[in-house]
Amino acid sequence: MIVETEAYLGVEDRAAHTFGGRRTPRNESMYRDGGTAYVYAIYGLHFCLNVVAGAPDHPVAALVRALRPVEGLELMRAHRGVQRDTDLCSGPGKLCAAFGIDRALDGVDLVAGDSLWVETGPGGPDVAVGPRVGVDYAGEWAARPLRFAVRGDPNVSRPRPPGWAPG
DNA sequence: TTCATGATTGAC
DNA sequence: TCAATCATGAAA
Repeated sequence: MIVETEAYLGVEDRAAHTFGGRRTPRNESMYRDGGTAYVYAIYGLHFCLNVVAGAPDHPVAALVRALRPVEGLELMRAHRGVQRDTDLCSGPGKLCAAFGIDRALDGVDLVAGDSLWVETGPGGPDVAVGPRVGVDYAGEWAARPLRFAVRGDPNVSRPRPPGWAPG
């Protein structure tokens, strides 16, 4: 269950890979239709998964930052090498490792349900909003409230956004 | 072909 | 707080 996301807003967003209209082999899937997966490698060590959310040639996407593991916990533990449930998918790189997601899944249709897909869930209004993580270089865009996390969920990555703690 | 850097993580 | 580690993209 997706419990944390960040929005990356097209060509104007200085923190986005598509800033300024850049179109490269890496970010090509960002320019595809909504429902497409955008998977990229980062820091030479990890992968991050995005759900493309715009119309074709309008490159906006949601970075999936954390999940609450529901099924396949044993396989996730094997992939991650950790035991605690909240260490399995509590970060964008972690959840890709847990699921075995890499660039081979870049561009797949997340609606069709072939290999990797997203299903609708309960959702709800109990969401904390805050600035995105690791984008300090993005000027005023670094402060924009584009990070969304389920309040009180222990799988939300650190640092927790303001208002995450219930109460 | 070279060089700088990052939508991170984990250890100290 | 800091190093690991390399795909990616821009410059040369």
